[in-house]
Amino acid sequence: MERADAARNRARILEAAAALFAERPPQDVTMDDIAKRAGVGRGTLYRRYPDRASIAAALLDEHERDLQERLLRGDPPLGPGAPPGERLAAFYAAMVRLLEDHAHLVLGSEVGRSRLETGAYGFWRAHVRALLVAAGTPGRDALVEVLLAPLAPEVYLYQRTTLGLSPERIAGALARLTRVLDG
Amino acid sequence: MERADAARNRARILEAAAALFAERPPQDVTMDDIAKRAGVGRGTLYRRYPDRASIAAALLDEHERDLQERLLRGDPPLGPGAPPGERLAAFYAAMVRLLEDHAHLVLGSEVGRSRLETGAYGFWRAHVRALLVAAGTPGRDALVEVLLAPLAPEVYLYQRTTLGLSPERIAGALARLTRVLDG
DNA sequence: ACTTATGTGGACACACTGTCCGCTTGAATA
DNA sequence: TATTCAAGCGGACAGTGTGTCCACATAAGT
Repeated sequence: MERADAARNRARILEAAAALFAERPPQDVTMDDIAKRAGVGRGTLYRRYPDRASIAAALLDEHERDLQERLLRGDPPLGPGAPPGERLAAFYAAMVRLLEDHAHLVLGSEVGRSRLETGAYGFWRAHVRALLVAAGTPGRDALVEVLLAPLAPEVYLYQRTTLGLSPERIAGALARLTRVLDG
Repeated sequence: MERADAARNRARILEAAAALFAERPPQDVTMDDIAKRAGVGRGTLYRRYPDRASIAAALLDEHERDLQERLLRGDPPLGPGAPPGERLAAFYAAMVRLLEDHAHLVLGSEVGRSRLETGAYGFWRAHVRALLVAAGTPGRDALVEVLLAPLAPEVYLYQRTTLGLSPERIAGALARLTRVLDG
């Protein structure tokens, strides 16, 4: 079981990291910065988190879990019960919401490694693949990645920041992708 | 005009970089490695190329130019003359070809910066946007990024390497995206 | 209070970056 | 061919971030 000082430091680290990720681009946040801000030594930081990505992932975790839960057991059209096309559109809308709130963390969680290799991505992939199966769409395995690619955080941030597009317009464009399911 | 030794070193640098990018992931290739392999000093390297990305971009340049030329003035369906949907499918097929041959360079050219901010990406965006205009598709600006996102090099390499998908299957999945153009 | 193993934190060694500046050399001129 | 000099060269250097290691501190059980 975890010692009291360990728990306290864990909380401090996450709090410090959240603040830093919010105020500048993730690749500019160093492990040293986080340790300093949290008031702990480097060793303490590395004991729990081997790199920035794992800290960002920890921060992102609960939001992703929440969405995952709703995909599995929530009300339609996000949860089971609605036709695959509608479920996919609802998934896109929910992901836009998640990106709008936490795109910087998603970006931070893929510093060093690829987003495609994280556990969360595996979940999204499984979900979308199941929808493709339900819709009877051919070429599933390649299509899954194609449908998920536009949710890359750098694409989202580019659309929002550089292009100045609204979340609604982005969600609308994604909704058009549901056409590849049928026919 | 360029001195003979300068020209010789430029060629050596590009040759060395091409070899190194081919044999390991781009983020593992250091400027020092390239300088060593090319038999030049660090200063010489930095004189021409400020970072790895610009070297990868230089290597990629001629291949991208070739495709750009064919998009503008080549035969249909890649060049002008074919319906937008077919042109988009041809573009996807050509990009799969390019990625198959040079995905590691594309990946290398976005070390540090985003692929979305490179000159080449601007060209692809303009091309796809023109196709959307020709097809009368609404929500163009957001849709352009959505349609280009699956061409991210890390997505392509993930599909090829980890998932073991063939270029044909990937191209097939991309071809399905052309459905978002009409209706 | 005593013990112990878990946790802490900063020093250390290493790697890569980007710059700076004295030396070298290609090529133009006479 | 000898002379000149600016373009080009390359290695040393300072700065920054990473990840590890280990002597010390401290929470929790006896």
